[in-house]
Amino acid sequence: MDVTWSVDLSLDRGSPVPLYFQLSQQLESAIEHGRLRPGALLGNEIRLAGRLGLSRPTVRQAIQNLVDKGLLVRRRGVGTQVVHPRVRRPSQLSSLWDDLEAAGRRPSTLVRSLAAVPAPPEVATALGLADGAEVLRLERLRLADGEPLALLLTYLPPHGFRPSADELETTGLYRLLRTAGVTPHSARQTIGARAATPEEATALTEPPGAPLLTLTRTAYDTAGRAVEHGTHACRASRYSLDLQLLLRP
Amino acid sequence: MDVTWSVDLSLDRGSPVPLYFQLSQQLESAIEHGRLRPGALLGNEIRLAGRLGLSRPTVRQAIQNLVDKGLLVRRRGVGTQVVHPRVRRPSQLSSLWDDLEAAGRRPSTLVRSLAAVPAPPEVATALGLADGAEVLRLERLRLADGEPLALLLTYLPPHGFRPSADELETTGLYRLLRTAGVTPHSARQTIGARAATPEEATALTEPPGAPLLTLTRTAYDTAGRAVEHGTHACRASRYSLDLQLLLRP
DNA sequence: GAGTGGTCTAGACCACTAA
DNA sequence: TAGTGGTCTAGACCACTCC
Repeated sequence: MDVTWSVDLSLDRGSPVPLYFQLSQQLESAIEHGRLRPGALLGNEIRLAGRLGLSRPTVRQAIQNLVDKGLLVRRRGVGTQVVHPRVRRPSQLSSLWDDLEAAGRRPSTLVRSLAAVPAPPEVATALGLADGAEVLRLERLRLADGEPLALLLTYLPPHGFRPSADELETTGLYRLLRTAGVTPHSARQTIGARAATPEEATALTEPPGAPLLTLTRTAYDTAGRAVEHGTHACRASRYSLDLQLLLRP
Repeated sequence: MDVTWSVDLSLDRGSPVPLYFQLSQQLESAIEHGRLRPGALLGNEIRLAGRLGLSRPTVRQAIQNLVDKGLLVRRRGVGTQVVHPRVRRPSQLSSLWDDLEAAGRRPSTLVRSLAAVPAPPEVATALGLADGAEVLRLERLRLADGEPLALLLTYLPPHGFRPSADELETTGLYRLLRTAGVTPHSARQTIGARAATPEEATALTEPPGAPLLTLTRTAYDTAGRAVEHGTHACRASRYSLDLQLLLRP
């Protein structure tokens, strides 16, 4: 049973937005708003293409898009089906700042220190620099709705880019890096836990020895240059990480 | 400068393996083995297609594959470039069992309890069952090289599938589920930290109050039925989670 | 046997980048 | 201006699933 007949799909060939993307967005919105119900069969790619005046590859590209997002499943000999909506949300582990904003909480940042220092050995290794090379050391306290959430210790290699404390308190670091022409491509992240040191406990208003969730991340650009290395120490009592996984066999 | 000329790319049209996949694998292996160096330009999709006797869309599909894996970057007007190899490894967060095996450690499992019980409220909610519905409760101790690593508490809805303690001690749970025809499609996971309870501390040979890394996961099939819900409590001193992220703007 | 997605071809025009 | 990837077309045959 073909369900897409009941959905209003309209394409604008004059738009600079690619046709496959327009279709992909409209299908996604239809799923999101329940106009395409979970389990519904999308029906024949070829008929769909014919109805929309598109070629089949274009329609396939749109569908593949949503399959990659986990909204649709294709089964050969059966059809394309809407996945049950139990699972949604960005599957990305984006920046802490953006996560908080998206969650409707009011993030803020306090810059505790910002200085050029010689890189400690472990940092030099992570950034691919010579031992003791000069790096920018940045220590921030991240708050949500005025309540301390995490201590962020960040090291930046010399980009020629030197953010001010002011900028750092009004925007996320990644956004600043991007506007400075530094675009991270991939990152390696280690998630662990440990007990808070006395200093950390004080800064985070936790009892000494409280469990912290730690995220240590190194980000790279496409040339393989390290762009950032840092550790987030989060109050486990106030913060947890939500991940969405697609399990592909 | 086109680098692919120096790489031996041979396709077998008689093979059941799709051509785009053959090409994709050979390029990946060439990158992995350094025959295609980081930063190298792959050069013109059309010439590459011509040389291999393929059509351009087929070549594009192969390349897109590697772009999605983060091994290549495309830039319009410039070309397709090999990303620096700083970052590799499966970007999936797979099963704990497989992760350990891949890391060359010897995983083992001790089943501490396995019984049908009425679902606690929180579990019933997560699994989408009525309060008090019967579920399979499974408590395991995961070890690596004989050393306790994590306590795994798992709840399974009634699949008609009832694993034996024996099977559970020799294989990972997900592998068992799959052979029973239950195929997870996506999962939602929450990562946090907390202090160990006295019982947990004993089982994990940690001091009481030691920090634990906790992973709470609910997995769903394509129909949106919950397939599994459970919590892993890992010794933070012995275990951390490695993630590989691709940052797409 | 009928219907589905999976793969593949041989073209075309456009937008962007760099020299 | 020349070269690149981005998008799009109109077909084709195959493998698989279900009836």
